[in-house]
Amino acid sequence: MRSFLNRPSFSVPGVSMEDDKPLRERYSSEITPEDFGTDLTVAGWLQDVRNLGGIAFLQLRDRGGVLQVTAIKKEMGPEGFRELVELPRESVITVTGTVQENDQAKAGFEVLPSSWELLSRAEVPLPLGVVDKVGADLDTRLDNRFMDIRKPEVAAIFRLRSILTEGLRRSLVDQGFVEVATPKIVSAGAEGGATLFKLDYFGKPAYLAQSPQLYKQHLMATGLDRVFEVAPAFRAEPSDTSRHLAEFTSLDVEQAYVSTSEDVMATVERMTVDGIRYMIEGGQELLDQLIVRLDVPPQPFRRIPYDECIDMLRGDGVDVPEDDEMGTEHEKALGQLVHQRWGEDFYFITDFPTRYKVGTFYAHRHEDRPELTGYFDMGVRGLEIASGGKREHRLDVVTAQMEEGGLRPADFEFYLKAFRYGMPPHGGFGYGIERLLQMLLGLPNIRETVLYPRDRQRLVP
RNA sequence: GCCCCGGUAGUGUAGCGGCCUAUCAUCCAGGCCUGUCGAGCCUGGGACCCGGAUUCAAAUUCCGGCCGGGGCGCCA
Repeated sequence: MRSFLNRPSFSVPGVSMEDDKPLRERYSSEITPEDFGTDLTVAGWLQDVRNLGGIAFLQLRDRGGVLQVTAIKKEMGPEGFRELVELPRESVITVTGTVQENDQAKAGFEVLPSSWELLSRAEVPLPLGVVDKVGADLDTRLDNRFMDIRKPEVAAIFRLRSILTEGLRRSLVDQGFVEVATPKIVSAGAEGGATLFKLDYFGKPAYLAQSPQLYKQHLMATGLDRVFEVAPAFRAEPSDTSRHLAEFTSLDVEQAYVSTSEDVMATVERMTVDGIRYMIEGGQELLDQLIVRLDVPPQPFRRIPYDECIDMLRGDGVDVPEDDEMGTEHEKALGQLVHQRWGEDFYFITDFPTRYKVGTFYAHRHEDRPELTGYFDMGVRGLEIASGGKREHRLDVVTAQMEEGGLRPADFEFYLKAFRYGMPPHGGFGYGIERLLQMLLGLPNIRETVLYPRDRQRLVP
């Protein structure tokens, strides 16, 4: 056995069995004209066999794509030929053979097998076809998610999600933010409203965190100054819609020494633009595969005060009842209106009225106009992607607003303590990565953006 | 939590009181084919969510349950 470092396949993504023969030397996408005429080992799923009798074309799929293995009966013998071409679809095999240039093959070459090995036989029938000519319901796909993700167009969503998340992270790091991790098992709910998942913590009542809100603000009293976190958030809201999950990925940001919410919006805007640009540049092929055309959104994102949004809607003939907060219908109409009027998809709704933020005790209210807060939403074509703003950092005011919202300051002692010994003014936001991806890729349901979505009914897989 | 809609072969569907021994496609099995690439052609296989009720007769109507889809509320 050669040492790990001397193994010739060290730099290629193959694994090796006892006899040290690599099971894969190349992904299908890595084979170039330089390989023509040489022997190579490839591996993957046998996605389809076209058996013409004396010759059979096998489609072997790996992460990089699909390549053709051409089996010829006369050369393999009737027995060997039969054994190979009768393997069930989606079985995993490794094939060693000569790479031969051939214009008749889609990739421009084919592999003529000299040896092959069955690594894993697939049962029949498949619970979900990977290359079948019929579709499947999302529910069926989720029940068989591992099969579903074998489809390149589904895998593309998750590869793009990875690139997008990386882009957002990079932007924040560039802007001087420190990535942190806060507890997901907590003793009390952060905010009013959303329902919490209760659990038993060594005999004490505890909850799954619905938001890192209290902790990221707490961190503003530490001197880290600028923090962010990408982590799951849990909401026991029995929401059954195409844009809600019981467990979603929340990108949370908090920054110290903000003077107005404009400082926070600047962070949101730059991060959003950087992230999307990064995804377009790094994932162009994947976007093409999904037939999605994306441009970096123009800056600056329009800032529209909440009250002006209401006026805009009414001016357009949308009925918005007096003293009633904008609902989903209004948000969608506003998204359309912004698009029609200015051709823009990204915008901020700013200066949320205080009366709709009563439970949000940490929201800062304008000094000169206490009926308005420094809170904003970032909307994308009518979908709320982010919300945040300038926080209230004065202990006495936070406490008063807590009581006003019907909460007991005593229950938030760990949080309030951080305000007692020097808390800089700060602000931040929560940002839904899945929702952004859903909008960018034009996906009908947010569950498409999550490998194993958790919703009201689904706990498995 | 509220309001609509739905559950038929492995998958996706048609049928919506008797023409149902349930349609079509895909899929699976077998057969033919040495250039397929949505392969083609021939033969065959496989299903009415569960429990009650109405009826001479229920996939079809009614009730309950379970499951799914959409919307609202709330939010990311």
